[in-house]
This record gives sequence, structure tokens and C-alpha cells, in this order.
Amino acid sequence: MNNTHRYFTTPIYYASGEPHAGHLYSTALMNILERHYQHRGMATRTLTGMDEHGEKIEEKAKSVSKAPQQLVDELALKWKEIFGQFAFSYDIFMRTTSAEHKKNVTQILQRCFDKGDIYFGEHEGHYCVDCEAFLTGKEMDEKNHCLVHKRPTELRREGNYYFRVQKYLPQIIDLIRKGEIVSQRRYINELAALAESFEGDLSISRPKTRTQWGIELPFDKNHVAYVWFDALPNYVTGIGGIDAAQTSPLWNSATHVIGRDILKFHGLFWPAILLSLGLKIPRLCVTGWLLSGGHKMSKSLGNVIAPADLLPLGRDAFVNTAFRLANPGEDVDLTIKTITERFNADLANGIGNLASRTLTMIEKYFEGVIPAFHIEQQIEDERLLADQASALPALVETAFDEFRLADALQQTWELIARTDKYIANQKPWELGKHGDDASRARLANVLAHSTAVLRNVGYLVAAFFPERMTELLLALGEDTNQMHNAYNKARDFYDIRKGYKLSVIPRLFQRIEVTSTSAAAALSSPVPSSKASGKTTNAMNTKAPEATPTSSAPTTTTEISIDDFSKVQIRIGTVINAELVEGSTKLLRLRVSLGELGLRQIFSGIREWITPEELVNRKVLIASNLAPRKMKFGVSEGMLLSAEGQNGKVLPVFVNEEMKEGSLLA
RNA sequence: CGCGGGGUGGAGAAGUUGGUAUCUCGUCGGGCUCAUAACCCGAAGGCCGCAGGUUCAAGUCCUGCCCCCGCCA
Repeated sequence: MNNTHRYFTTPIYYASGEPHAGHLYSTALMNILERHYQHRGMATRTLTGMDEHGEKIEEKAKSVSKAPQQLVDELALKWKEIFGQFAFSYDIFMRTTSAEHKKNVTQILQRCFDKGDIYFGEHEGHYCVDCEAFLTGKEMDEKNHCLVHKRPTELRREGNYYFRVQKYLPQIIDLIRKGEIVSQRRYINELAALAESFEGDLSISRPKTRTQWGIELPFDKNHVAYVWFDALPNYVTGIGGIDAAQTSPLWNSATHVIGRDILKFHGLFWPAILLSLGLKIPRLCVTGWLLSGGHKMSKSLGNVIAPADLLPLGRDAFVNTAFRLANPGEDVDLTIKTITERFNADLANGIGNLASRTLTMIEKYFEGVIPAFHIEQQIEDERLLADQASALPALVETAFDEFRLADALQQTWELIARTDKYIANQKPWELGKHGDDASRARLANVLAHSTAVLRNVGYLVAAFFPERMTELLLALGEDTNQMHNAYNKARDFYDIRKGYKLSVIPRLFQRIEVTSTSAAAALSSPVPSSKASGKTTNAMNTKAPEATPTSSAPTTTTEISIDDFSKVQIRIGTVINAELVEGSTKLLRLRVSLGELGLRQIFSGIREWITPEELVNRKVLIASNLAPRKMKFGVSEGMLLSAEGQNGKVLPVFVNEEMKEGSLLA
């Protein structure tokens, strides 16, 4: 890997739906990496985009009565719009239906074919359209249904072209073991295991009788390229094709950001194709899963965090949490609550407040002019602070080179914490009361050191928080047109703009306050706020509002009138029957008697915390006039009221057994 | 016995080659007043999943077991 260029890619996203937090994570990661290396003076290129071919897309287009091209055109617009909302930039938005990509894939196919690495073979077996692959016995149940997609497979016999993966496998295994394909330890083992157990070759074509929606093979016009063989070369298309990649310093410093699910394709098949072409194999940055509330985001759990849920909190809040909680490669548990808390703790109370207090004191004690260092009077604390800050750029660089972004943030924030302590110890506000030269010099030193830390941090984490850090640096009189030199500047701790007159004191990260009960509920819940806007997925609708956050949270209640209150009918009900819902990990199906109103079927997402037996024959509170909600497992005709108990449990509110069934709370 | 990851104070996590259990958030008490109800100090709170074993010494090594999670990003 050279020290002059970097090429970063995200996976090209499959054109089968809308982006969610996971896609934002990959795209954000690419952006942060790009900016970081730019700040170290390197030339960069970034690529993201969409994978638009394949039988599945064709099927989907048909189901919504659109031409495949129309469907993917619309989706591409949508995705670009959402990345734009988060200010995630990219140099290339690759689309596999573009002319240049088709040309590149055609060329790659021909080269591999000419080299004898592609051959024709026949295969018969059980095929899953969603997997777009033939399944082995292990991948199906006794009825030959796909275990992953729970759908029947089709018995197909097909002649396809195959790529000779086996030819390159020993070489690839060797590279994997040496850590040259993936460097993250946990994935070396995983990939090596995948490679060592891989049998056969990779099918790279589909007959046109099955699907037309793909790139035609140059050596057989009756077949189109298999989606993966179509998709992987996009990274080379972004460089300008095979020949350009051959000599491109960008290609020779390429990093693919990928999810762990596509490790096999990027760590095994793609290297095989590249070896055939004689191109350098890029390094992989594998990311883990984004969880929400400890579970993988999924529609059936209703804990998917959509871009629309994150947008109100802001890009920085998302980035801060997603990349501080865990290094890329580890799973990250994201909830609206965590994102908010971390934003307040790290950004508002941390860097934001440090900037605020420092600049305010400069304004107050030095008429807004950044004071000079008095090195001759530097005390031990200040020397240590300066040493730590000066050492930081190298630490952050190393961390980035190993994709340890969370470590980079943590080490940076240690410096911020140390500076806050230092200020508390030096009590500049007391020094400011004295007019003598010694006190003035010490006061100048305190504020100069603090300013230097802000400048240092501003340069180092501008990759994460570009807008706010630019604002900070500008406030300190720095030239933000020189960001390609940011790390060199950061290394020179003492190089503050002494004598610069502050023009503004930026309020960098405004605390996110919890102001209403509905917001509080959203914040304390792993459930995204979109449920309040009606965009909800099934299960969560029946879940009772979560309790408000812990006592100290500055919560105020939105007042409502008695009329508003009377709109909600809460009745006493008896749980007649309770059972687990098959196929759901959260839901219980209840039958609740509401007296004269009869029996209601109600789903409640409290299975984690209570057993059906504990519910049966108990009197509970039911919101009885909610519109019935159609869910995956049936219709829910009301809501079981519950509240947070110990340890985050959510438990139903039980009422006095003497209460009459069906009676209305008033 | 399909593959893989994991079980550490209320929550989330660090703990390379075995040697006094660390950090962030939260809680409680105190301080300060430059600051974005911020910041600083202190405290409470852990049979480091369970059971054996190796060792002077085990979260860290070995064996067995239990539990959770992922394998349409």
C-alpha cells in the first residue's frame, strides 16, 4: 500500500429496497476513511452505487408492473437523495446497468475466458431464486425449502459457465493466512475456513431462458453474467477498466468496505478473478452487524432504524455512536437512546463544552485575542498535556491504518477529558481576578494550552465531524483550505494563531434535550421514532409506551386537555388465554375478555419478560378503542398497557382483582 | 456435534505473552462557577456464564457443560 493514494468503496447496494442504518454505516465509514487520508495529504477516490441486475430484480419489477430499468432508475434516485441528506459524498455512484460497466464486465469475461479460466459445465439441482444459487442438502429442509428464505426451491438442470476458483484457491488461502486480504483477526479465521471448505468452481452465468436482465457473455449470447460476476468488477469500472487499474496507484491502494455476509465473495471469488486478470487484490475492511436493542435489525422485530429516524438526531450523532461504540468489524448496538446519550456526553459536553468554556474565557480575559504561550513558565501538567496531544496524531494514524476508528476516537477523547481536568485544577477564573504579571502569564498559558488542544482535536477528528470541526478551526483562525495538511499541523501542538481576534464563539453541538413524553418514550426505547409517524412495522404497535427515562432526565410533560384524555378508552380486561407466537421472539398472543365488549385478540411484545402462565386469569388494563392493527401474525384489537419495571423489563400493569371486566377508567 | 461470534459491577465495553479488575454511561454524595443544567472530586455496586483441572498465582491456559446471538446488509 502506497502513501500517496487511497481508493475506498462500499458494496454496491442491491436494488431491492430502501437504505437502512446498515447501509448508512458502510457509506459513512467510507466517507470517514476518505477524509482521514485526505487530511494526511493523500489523493483519494470513493465509490458507492447500486447492483441492478439479476433474476430477483426482474421478478420484483414484474411484481410492481415496471420495466426493470425503470425500477432501478427510481431506486438509484432515492438512494442518492438519502445519502445526500446525510452529506455522505462519493466520487462515483456506480450503477451496474451503465454502459461503461457493461463494457468493463464484458472485457473481464473475455480475458478470463481467453485465459482458459472459464469453462462450460452442466448442473442439476435445487435452485432458490432468492439465493440465486443451487442449494446443497444442508441448505434445505426435508421439503427442499430454502432454509434461509423459507421458500420452495425449483428443480433445475442447467448448462452454465464456471470460473476456475480451484485453480487459484491455494494461492488465495496463502494470502488469507498472511492477513493480506483481511487484516482483522476474527475475519482471517472465518475467511480461511470458508476458503478451505470451498468445493467446486463458481457458476458465473445464467441462461437467457431464465433471465434476460443481465450482461450478455461475449462468448455465448445465450447467457448473461451471474449477478456476482456482474457486481464485483464494478470496483474496477470505477478506476476506468482493467488496463487503467493495472497501473493505477488508486487501484493499488484499494480498500473495499464490506459487510461480513459478503466476505466469501470479496475474499475468495473476487481475488480469484483478480489473480486471473493479473490485478492487485484490494484489502478488505469488514464491518459487523448493526443491532438495535441487542437484536439484529429486522422488520419482524420492528426494531429497524431507518434513515428517517436518524436524520432528526443528525449525521454527527449517528457517526459518533456508530464508530465510537465499537471498531468496524464488531457488532454495534444502536438505539435512539444510546445515540442521544452519547451525543450529549461526547460531543455536547465534551468537545462542545470545552470549546465553549475556553473561547468564552479568551473573550472575557483577553478581549477575544488568542494569547501566546509562556513556555518558560510551563508547568508539569502542561508539559504532559502537550506531550499527549503531540503524540496523538501518530496514534490516530495507526488506529486508522488498522480500521480501529473507535480507538482513535477514544484516545482523542482522553485528551479532551484531561484538558477539562487541567482547567479545573488551574482555576483560570481565579487567575483572571488578579492583575499581576505572573497571574496573567499563567492565565495565558492555561488558555493557550486549551486552545492548542482544541486545534489539535479539530484537525484530528475533522474526518468524523467535518462541518463542526471546520467551524471550530475557523473560529480559532485556522486556514481550513489546508485540510490536506491537517495531520502535519496537528503534530505541531504549539502552532496556535496567537494574536488572532475571535469573531464568533461557536456552539458546536447543541445538547439534544428530551422535552416531551412521546420523545422520552422514543428515547428510552430501542424502537425508532417513526412508529409515532405511522410508518410502523407490525409488532411494535401493540407494545405499551415505554416508561420515561430515569428520574434525573430533564423531562417535562406535554399537557393535554381532559377532552384529549377522554378520547382514550382504557378498560379492565381479564386475560383468558395467552400463548407464544410462533415465528416471533417478542410477541405473545392474548385473548382478553372485556365484559360486554366481548373477547379481543391482542398481541403484546412482552414475551421476553413474562410467561403466558403468569398472565392468564389476571386483570389488566387495555386501551380498547385503538384502531385494530393488522400484523404479520394476525389482527391486534387493542393494546395491553404496561410499564417499565426493574432492569429494563416491561411488564403489564395488573389491577385489583375486584375490578369489573369491561369497566372504563375515568 | 453445520459454520461463526459471544457470556466481565444497572447498561455498553477494554482486558497482547497468567501476577492487586479498567473505561464510558447511569446512580448517590460533595465541589466549583469559565462553560452547552456543563465541568471537577469522591462513593456505592463484580463468586469476570457454570463445574473441574494446571499453577505459588487464572477473566487470562486446558477439559466438560449451560446460555445468548448471527448465518436475506
